[in-house]
Amino acid sequence: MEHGAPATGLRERKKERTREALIDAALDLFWRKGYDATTIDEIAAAVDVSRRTFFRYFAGKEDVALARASEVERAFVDAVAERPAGEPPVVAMRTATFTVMAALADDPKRGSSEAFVRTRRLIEENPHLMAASLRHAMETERLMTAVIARRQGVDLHADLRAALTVACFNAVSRVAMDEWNERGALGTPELAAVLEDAWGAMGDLVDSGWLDTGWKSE
Amino acid sequence: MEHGAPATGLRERKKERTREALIDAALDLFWRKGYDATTIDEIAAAVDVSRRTFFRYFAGKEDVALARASEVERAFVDAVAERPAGEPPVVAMRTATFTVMAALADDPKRGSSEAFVRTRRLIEENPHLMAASLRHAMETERLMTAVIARRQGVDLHADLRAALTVACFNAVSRVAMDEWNERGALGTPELAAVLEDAWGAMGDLVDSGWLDTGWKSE
DNA sequence: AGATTAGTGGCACTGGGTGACATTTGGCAA
DNA sequence: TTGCCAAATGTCACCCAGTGCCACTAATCT
Repeated sequence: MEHGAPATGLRERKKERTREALIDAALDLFWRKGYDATTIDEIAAAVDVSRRTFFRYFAGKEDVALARASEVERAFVDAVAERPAGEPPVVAMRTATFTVMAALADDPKRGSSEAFVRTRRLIEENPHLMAASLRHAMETERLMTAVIARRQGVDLHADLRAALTVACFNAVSRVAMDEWNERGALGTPELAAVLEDAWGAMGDLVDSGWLDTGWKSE
Repeated sequence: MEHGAPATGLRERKKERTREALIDAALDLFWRKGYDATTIDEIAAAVDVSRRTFFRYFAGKEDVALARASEVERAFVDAVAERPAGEPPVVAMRTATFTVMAALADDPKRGSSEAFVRTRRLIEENPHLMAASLRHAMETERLMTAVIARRQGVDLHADLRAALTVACFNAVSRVAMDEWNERGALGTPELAAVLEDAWGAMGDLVDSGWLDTGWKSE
């Protein structure tokens, strides 16, 4: 009932417009004044909506700030679900990543790619947002784990491999994102490059013996 | 200036006692009434201290709730730093994990192990705490990455292997913790068992081809 | 049309968190 | 002891996030 539905009724369209307007207004204010300095009253006022209504659309300030990022995460999960079943999990997730990033880059209407990058900046600059973002990531990870487990035909809890695969994949992605951010974090192509770096270093890891331990199969 | 220092002065001792009292009172109230239902005024009143003073000891409600968990995390980093330099990183971290858990189990005075378990429960039941906890974990991860990088004699940013190793190690630990919690989460020995399971499954992963991808070193 | 229902606005209230300033209390001299 | 300094605490006032409640308006259905 979000981006796929055509929103037939007038009510639906109005709601959708209000929601979008709130997100845009919020992000705009956050970028200009900073997250903490922006009050919910200001966001509501910018869309000419009551404070109370804002809370009917979003659970809180964090929610509206992370709205765009959440959309990307949902798209990521969906993209993985649509990969051919034969593909190994990591390949599916890697491919899906680039699919989503490409879709973000040439978005028809909005500058979604820019919104994504700016949201990341907000997150990086605010501990509160960072925390909320990590929690969201964890929930996405749960969804993704379910997708991978179904795909591989195993039980979620009996076989921990699905959870481990997804968790490690995200760990690598997160390291890449941190590094991307550390290097200035300008565009999505740069992010792609850092992601490549990270996976390259991951390959080196297996060789370099840093992972040597008791779990080398017997 | 926290747990290692003997706290010679009277002021220091008093401060330390107040801090401990606040943590104990807070956790006690959280366990009995729930995290959300407990107000900071109640915590302060329980220690017979003003509300304002509470905020001079802790940045917020989350901080006092996660205080014990933070101590464990610090201990974990310290334990790794004290491992022999020759050890591969993963071995050092795994060993340190069990060292800390053992120290927790036979704590002289307080039921630290129990406090740890209960804190985990609190975290699991409260989205707000979960978010804060994840952020703390991320900060600990940064410290740990620095320790591992120094240990292996590499630069933090030029060589991503340190960050990747720590991130993946934590990913596995977190999966184990989630599973531990899912199974009822009663004691630290059970946690140790689930950790073993997770590392076992990690071994299976490399064999099972789920990780097959382009990064298999040419 | 009128009745129903979703969505909105306006309050009032709780509780987390902060800044400013006065007050006490431990530490350290003379 | 005395008295001074600095650290710790208490008090008060304030802002803002978030929620419950009830009255109101506007879209949908018949």
